[in-house]
Amino acid sequence: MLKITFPDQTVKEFNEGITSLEIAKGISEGLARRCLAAKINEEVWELTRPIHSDSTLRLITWDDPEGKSVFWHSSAHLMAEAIEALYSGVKFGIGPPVEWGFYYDVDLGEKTFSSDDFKNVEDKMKELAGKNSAFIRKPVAKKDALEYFTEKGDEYKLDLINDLEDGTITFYTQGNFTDLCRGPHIPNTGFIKAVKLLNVAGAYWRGDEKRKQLTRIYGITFPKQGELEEFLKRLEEAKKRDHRKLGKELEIFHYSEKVGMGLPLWLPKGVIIRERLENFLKTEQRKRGYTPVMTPHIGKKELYVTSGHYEKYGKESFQPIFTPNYEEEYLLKPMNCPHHCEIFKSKPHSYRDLPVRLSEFGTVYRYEQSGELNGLTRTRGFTQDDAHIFCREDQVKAEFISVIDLVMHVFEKLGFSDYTAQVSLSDPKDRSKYIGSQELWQKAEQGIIDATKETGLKTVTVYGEAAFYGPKLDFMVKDVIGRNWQLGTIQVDYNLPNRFELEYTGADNVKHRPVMIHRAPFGSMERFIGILIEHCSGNFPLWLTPEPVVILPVSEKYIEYGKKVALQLNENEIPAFMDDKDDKVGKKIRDSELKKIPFMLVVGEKEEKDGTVAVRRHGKGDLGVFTLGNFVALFREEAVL
RNA sequence: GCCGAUGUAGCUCAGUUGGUUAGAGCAGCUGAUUUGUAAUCAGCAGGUCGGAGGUUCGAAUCCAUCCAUCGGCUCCA
Repeated sequence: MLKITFPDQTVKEFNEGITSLEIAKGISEGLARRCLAAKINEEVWELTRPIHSDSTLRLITWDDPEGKSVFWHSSAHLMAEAIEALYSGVKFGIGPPVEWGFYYDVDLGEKTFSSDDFKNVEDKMKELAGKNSAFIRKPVAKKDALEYFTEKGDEYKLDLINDLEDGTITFYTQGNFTDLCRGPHIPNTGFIKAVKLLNVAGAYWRGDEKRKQLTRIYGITFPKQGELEEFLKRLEEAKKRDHRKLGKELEIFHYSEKVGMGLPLWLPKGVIIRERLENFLKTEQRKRGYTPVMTPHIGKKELYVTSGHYEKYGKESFQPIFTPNYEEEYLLKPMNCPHHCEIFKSKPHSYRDLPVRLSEFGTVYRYEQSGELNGLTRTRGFTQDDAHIFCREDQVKAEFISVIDLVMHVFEKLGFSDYTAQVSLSDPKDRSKYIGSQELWQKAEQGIIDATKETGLKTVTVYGEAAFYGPKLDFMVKDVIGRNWQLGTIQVDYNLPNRFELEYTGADNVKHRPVMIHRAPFGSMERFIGILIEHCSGNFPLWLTPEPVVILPVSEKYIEYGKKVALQLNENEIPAFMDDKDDKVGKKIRDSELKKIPFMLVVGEKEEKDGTVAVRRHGKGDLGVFTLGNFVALFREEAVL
């Protein structure tokens, strides 16, 4: 007999070798039908795997994230089975579940796979799913595993098996398809009722640019057709919020092939948003002891040779600009920090001066790979809300706390609550790639960890993700199609102070090297605004909205009164303009709604007579008649930061 | 940069197996209308069909190439 502990802590006894499926059936048939897997001692197992020791058990259904993972992982196998059945000589790489669905990397030989082939594969998958083939787990010896895939001629699986330890290898078979797999899987393919392939892409084997590129096929499946439809509907909705679409519609930015790819042109309304964000941050930074500086867009090549950026990125970047004096070379600045280091060096510093916090909205240029460019989220010219803090080692933690506080404040004011804060630390196994003494790193990493604790920031810690020059803390936010982007960033740097030989005089009258902290709450104005557009679907917080109020005269006769209203609002620092086109109000309202203008003020005979406005709110409709004073109050109440 | 897809008017799209002067709606302009909470009517104008080539009697349509965009991969100081 063995003891099984359930999530509610009740313990029951079962015969040795019982499966989770049998236990589920014992509870209820309905539950057993919904179960996809079971969590045995915190490890996900398939339902049919016999249990041989005392264990905790949690049954997993579609409603659990683990359930979806198992479901989609099994779906990847189903897709592989379908592809193998349709196209001969296919070799398989890896086929994991992802956040929404799954993919499989396949080598189709000469065949090119495109979205035209989706239907074929989908139909085959549905056909095979209908066979209700069980997923059968089978442990195999490494020797046998190698033999199987040698015979099949699949070098990718052999590559994978070679990295595995004998005794840990399992195969899974469903129908005619056998795959190397850790598992677990759903009981049988019949659970998969709805199938949709999403896209194809090239993907290098093992993510290595030098190896062969395989075809990555993305798909998603559901246990019910209705859920697939809901998913596709949500995808459609998300596309409507895409900042590239809204950026065009709301006239925020524009790209011109003539100007160059990745070089956004900011339109008047975009500039209003951007300037307001800049002013907001400038005010916050003034409160927190930052000193604004300004530096030019180019700098001598030697500057970046000193900083080390030229050596690391020179070849893949914009090439130098030459002057009439042949030997002089200048580079478009890829970073602001070298310039700021020179500002720090412009005068001697005492330990009493520190920290020195130099801030600049600095525009930088980086030659990003063409395939990486994306709307405002990845550009070749962008403006960082940059600052560099030069401080003593003992000040690192306090400065970190202050910066975290600033970033959190900024995010909160802009309604970003759904972000991930990622602490990137050094790889404890390989210290060779990092610059700076281990002692310094330890202090800095501990400082970051303590700082996040003290500020109550919830973080994810990743080892080995630190920059070569120091550990960092990044704030990541997802875009509308689920891609993660780094917005705010805080990075400790031991490299540049050395390279630029920065120093200050300590209390001991000896020269010391300061520590440098790079930080940018928005990250880049371009990317931040891009994500912000998606986040609010183009309905910006009122204080950021370029055109918050439009006055809509019912006819030409009331244009004069409309002008008066606009003037009075402007005097109250409320930007308002009038739609004086020769259209009916219905049309003007429609236009204004599509432009997502928050407040529409309809003025006609009644309003002119009473000195009022009829207020309509975007997305909400008619709010009724307001005196001008009341409207100003209503507006101000919402527009406060 | 790599793999796949896409590119027709300012925007959203149509254009049959290659066949005369390439279509529509919205936006724009002109005129009529003077309008009360999501599209008033009419007229006009707008395109070397992403670029430069090739095949053909004939190309938006077929081919190769380049550019840009989209989805990934790789990269991201």
